[in-house]
Amino acid sequence: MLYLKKYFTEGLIQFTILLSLIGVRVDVDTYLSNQLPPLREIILGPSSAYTQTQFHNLRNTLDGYGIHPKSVDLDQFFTTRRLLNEVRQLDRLSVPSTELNTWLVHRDSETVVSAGSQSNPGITLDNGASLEDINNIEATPAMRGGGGAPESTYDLNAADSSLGAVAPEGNQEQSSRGGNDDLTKEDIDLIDILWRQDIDLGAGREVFSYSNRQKDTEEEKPNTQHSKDVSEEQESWRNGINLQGSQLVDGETGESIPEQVVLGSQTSLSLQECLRLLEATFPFGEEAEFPVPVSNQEVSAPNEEVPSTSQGLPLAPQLPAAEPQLDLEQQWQDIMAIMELQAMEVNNTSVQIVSNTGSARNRTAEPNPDVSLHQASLPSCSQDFPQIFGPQLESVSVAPRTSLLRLSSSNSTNINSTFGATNLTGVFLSPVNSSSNNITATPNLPDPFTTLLEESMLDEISLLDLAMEEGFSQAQASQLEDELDSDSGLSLDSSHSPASPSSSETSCSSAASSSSTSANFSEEGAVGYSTDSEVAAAETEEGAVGGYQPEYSKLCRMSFQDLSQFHGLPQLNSINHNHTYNVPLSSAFSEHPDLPLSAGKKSSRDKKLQPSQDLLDKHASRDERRARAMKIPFSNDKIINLPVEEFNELLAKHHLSEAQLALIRDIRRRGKNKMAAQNCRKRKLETIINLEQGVQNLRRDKARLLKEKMEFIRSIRQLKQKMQSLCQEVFSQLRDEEGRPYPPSEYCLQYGTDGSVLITPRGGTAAQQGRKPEKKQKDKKK
DNA sequence: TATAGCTGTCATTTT
DNA sequence: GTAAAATGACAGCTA
Repeated sequence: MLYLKKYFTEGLIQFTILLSLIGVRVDVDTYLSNQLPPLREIILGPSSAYTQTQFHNLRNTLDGYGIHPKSVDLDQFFTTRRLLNEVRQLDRLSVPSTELNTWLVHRDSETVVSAGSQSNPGITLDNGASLEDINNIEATPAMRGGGGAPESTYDLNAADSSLGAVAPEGNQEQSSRGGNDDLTKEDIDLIDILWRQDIDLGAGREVFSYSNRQKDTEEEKPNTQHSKDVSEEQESWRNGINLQGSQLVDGETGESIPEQVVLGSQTSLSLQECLRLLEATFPFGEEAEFPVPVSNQEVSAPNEEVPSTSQGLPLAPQLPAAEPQLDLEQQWQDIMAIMELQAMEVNNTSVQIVSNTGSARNRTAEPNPDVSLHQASLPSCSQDFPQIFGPQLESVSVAPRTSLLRLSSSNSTNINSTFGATNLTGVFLSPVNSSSNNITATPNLPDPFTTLLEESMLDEISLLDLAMEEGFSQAQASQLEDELDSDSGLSLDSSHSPASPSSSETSCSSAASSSSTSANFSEEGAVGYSTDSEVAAAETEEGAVGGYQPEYSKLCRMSFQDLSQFHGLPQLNSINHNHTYNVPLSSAFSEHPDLPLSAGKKSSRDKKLQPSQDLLDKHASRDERRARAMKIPFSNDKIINLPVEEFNELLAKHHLSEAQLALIRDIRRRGKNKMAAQNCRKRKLETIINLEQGVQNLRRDKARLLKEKMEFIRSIRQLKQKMQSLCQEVFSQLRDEEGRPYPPSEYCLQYGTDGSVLITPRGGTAAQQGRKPEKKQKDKKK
């Protein structure tokens, strides 16, 4: 828990500081609504962010340039990595341990001892203690209750009470505030000092309605120091950053921060010590009053509607996984990148993912799913967003978030295996679950974002399923494409000349001898009637009869376009036809009838010569038979494939009748058209295959984009959680002059462009008034 | 026998 | 304008 508290607080601080440094007034409402429309879309607008088009737009917008279609993968990949790294760096900023340790020394003397953390009497926070060491230490009960047990990792009661003095029930107020009720005069003075700083910044003193100011003289001291020159102020900004971080970390870990120490139950420190602490903590003066850069009025509107805010810190339970989460997140990012690359290579990975997604989906329905890392990545923008500043909504969101986290486990199973025994579920969800358990009024509200996200994931899963079902890897597709390209269309090999089919047909037809064939000729009436004797004579003349076998018909039809190329396409497996595209086999012996055939075939022919001839005639093309019947002196191969000039010369050489010439021209026309049809069909097939591959590529791209989208959403959600946690911490530690907490439902933090953080009433105009803090309704006590 | 797929062919369009 | 190529449509054949 301490982990996560520190993690989120630091991240939130760093994030806000970063925004401030770049000159962005951290009005989160404005920021989310105006500054980064894409982020806003992701956070606020599932309707827009979850449309594929919008996501592309998001990506393009983030890139700042249009994506060329041909460079989508690389461009997108690098862009995504860059953006993710940038986002990661936001929470990579570390608070210098020295600063923190220095502060912890103070705390050690104050809180650990005086606050009565009896549970850990032996714990000492020396300078050598690291953050994690501190985090491992159970916090003082006064601040956070028992931090050990997961169920009570965060003392929600205490948290609620500390923050939730505004709760209408107000039952917890007494118990929570504990020592805060014991505000001493010094405490009030210190508050006065703090507010005095705001006054110096321009806030009217009348704004502060508290009455017990009695030590104005002591106020001058910090004011004098804080009213240094501007350059020093800028320098103090850095110190402020560090000290803020240290301070907040301290507060997050449960140890008291200066205000808390002084204003709360601390009586062991003198006012001088408190002032010294303040100086050390807020060296930059007025801006340091509320170092937590959180502000939101719009989001907190629900708080006003529901005054009975749950002031607990539901996010805090997630803190124990902070450090591990960072590492695991990094690993996850790396693995995601690897998976992306793998997905671009082979579908095996996708298949594995699919199988895993199935199990993950099953696990989603389990009451205690073994949630993996990716599950934790699923955010609920529509719900998380109000969570940031709507404390009462946190309780509402906890359970949905848990369910959300389970949703995105699609790709995580193998990741879990990668991480070995690391139970990411426990890392992410256990605290959340514990938190949700503590929060009673936590209905599982339907989350539209969850629904959309689930749909997206299911869509992705379905896509992966489809990819798996297709069993068509990209490598195979590429290979196939290459092969098809090399063999496609008109670029026919000379050895496989288009003349071949004709020659084969010619040779085949040379064996044809049957009256039926002659009758067939007569039926067509193309070239007149031919008797059997004529056909036989023609066969003898052409000499193409020899060696023909019935099997040859099939051999002739064996296309050099090896369909084995399509074995990778299951949808084509059923196609076992032998397309006689440009088969050259027959030309060899059609032009050279003396060529011997295989012995087996020869014996077969000797055995059944007449039936062979019938079959030969049967398989011979009509044009071949007609040519033989018409005693065409050259093969159909020549007729079809000779160039026009040579073809005309060939015709000129021979004295041919008109019938013969007509037949020859018809043979040429039909033969060319036949090849053209074959090529056309082949092109069609190629086109279909290419389209299928394109669809597959698009599916992969979509799956990859969905993964990237998940990463973005997760990053945003983490940042929101950090901000939320930090905001809660701030409000839990803020006290008015009377020691009463500021109800987050009534106040919000306003972050100025100069880095100042002000607390302003919700709905007030303090945001437009700059740094002048307004403290209204401080007396309101619920 | 019905059906799907392949193949050849024709008519037409495109190059 | 012609030849070649491409393509849609149709019919025949085969499994």
